[in-house]
Amino acid sequence: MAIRSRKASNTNDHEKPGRKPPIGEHELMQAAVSLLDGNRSVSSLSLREIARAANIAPNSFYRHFRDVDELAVALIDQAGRGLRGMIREARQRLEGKQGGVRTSVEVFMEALDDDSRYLQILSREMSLGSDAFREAVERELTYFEQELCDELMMRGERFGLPMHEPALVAKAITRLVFTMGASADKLSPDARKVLIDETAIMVRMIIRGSHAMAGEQKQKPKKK
Amino acid sequence: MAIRSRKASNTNDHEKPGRKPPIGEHELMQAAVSLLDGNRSVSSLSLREIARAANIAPNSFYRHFRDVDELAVALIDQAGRGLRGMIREARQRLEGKQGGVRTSVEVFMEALDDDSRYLQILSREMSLGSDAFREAVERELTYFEQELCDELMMRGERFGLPMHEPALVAKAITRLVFTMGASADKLSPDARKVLIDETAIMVRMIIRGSHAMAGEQKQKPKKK
DNA sequence: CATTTGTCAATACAATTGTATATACACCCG
DNA sequence: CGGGTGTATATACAATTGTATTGACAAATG
Repeated sequence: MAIRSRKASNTNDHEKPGRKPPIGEHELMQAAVSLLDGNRSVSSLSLREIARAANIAPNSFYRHFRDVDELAVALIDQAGRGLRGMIREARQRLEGKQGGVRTSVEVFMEALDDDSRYLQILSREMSLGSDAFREAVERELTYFEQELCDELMMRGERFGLPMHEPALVAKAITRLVFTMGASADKLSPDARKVLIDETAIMVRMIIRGSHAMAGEQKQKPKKK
Repeated sequence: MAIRSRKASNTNDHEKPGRKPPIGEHELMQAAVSLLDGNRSVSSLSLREIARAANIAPNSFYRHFRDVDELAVALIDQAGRGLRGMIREARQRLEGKQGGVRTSVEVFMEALDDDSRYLQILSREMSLGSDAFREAVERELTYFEQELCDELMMRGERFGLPMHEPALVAKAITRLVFTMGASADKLSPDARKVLIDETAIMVRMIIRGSHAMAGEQKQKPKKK
């Protein structure tokens, strides 16, 4: 939790040597995001570096976050929220279309293609940083799995295609898409396209497999 | 000063301010590995830190590697080789057993369970560090995919079960297993077991899906 | 008005970083 | 023996780090 700022509106823009208008946590987070272009991870950013990018004194950082880690967690939350929002939106837009399993894939892929920065942040810090850090990522991933699982079950029910362990299907798809997507942003646009197609095929394989296993399980209940 | 044989003088343990026996790159890499317990990534290690862990002077580091990044690449290569070796060994041991798709899963999982440190290194640096860095990881992952693809095709041929896009199947399985395995080492042993079972189911889904899609494709060639 | 409070900057400090330079051995070759 | 060559160390230095202290200024509050 950050210390609340954002008080009155300060229209004074004069760049006098003295004061600067207050800065919110949002600007700080944006500054941090602007830093992690390319290869860097959020936890590799230094407090002074972020402060520099945000044009504030190093110590002013503490007015908003206690740590860089705290900022990172906030950033992860924001990335997760943003990504989920984009996916929901894409899903609504594609709702009219039919296409069975294909829709889910396209939804994911479109969000992936749209703003890979969010996805990058999440997937980069999956296995990195402090504990609170990875817990935040895990939390966001779980949200994704939840929503995806709901949709998968809904579709399965509607089309009469039962799934084997839909929760696992959602988990597998989520992890796979995140992993694939993480390696997408430094690719050329056409290579990206290829990777997206590949990922779509993979996702379809998983879904087809779960259907097949569900059918088989119904025919002959496993010996254990 | 009397001339002393280097072998004979090697047992001199006196902590005189003088000399220390030479150190190989292997020891340095081991020291680096010992540092990245828990959350740290290889690229977050400092040269001095590694030197400290290896009991050498900071500058001696340069005798063996030009960078920390260079050490990291060497470490990635070693991890990949070690992991592939373990998998080959496990595969040989399981060759007699039958079990269709299950064998591949078990082989992967056994190697995962055996020494997750290697896997940790590889999966942690997938989307991190310098370019040469990630290229090294990518290279090792490709090796895995290659071997897995070969085995998958062999099995498919032997059992008369054709696969849809075996290369993609191998890629999906590899990425998925690495991702899942990366989040396994900080779990309790029983939670680990659960995760391994889950991963096995996921892998089976992929394989079943690829079989299903191959069969479907044969029946009715896609409309596009 | 005076006072408090919240947000910033400036300075400073100890720690740690990567690396440059110089030096002390141990060895190999002549 | 004497002189490279290679590997280690010690010292040093400039940069950069996180943070403590202090104070300036604006807005809110009395």
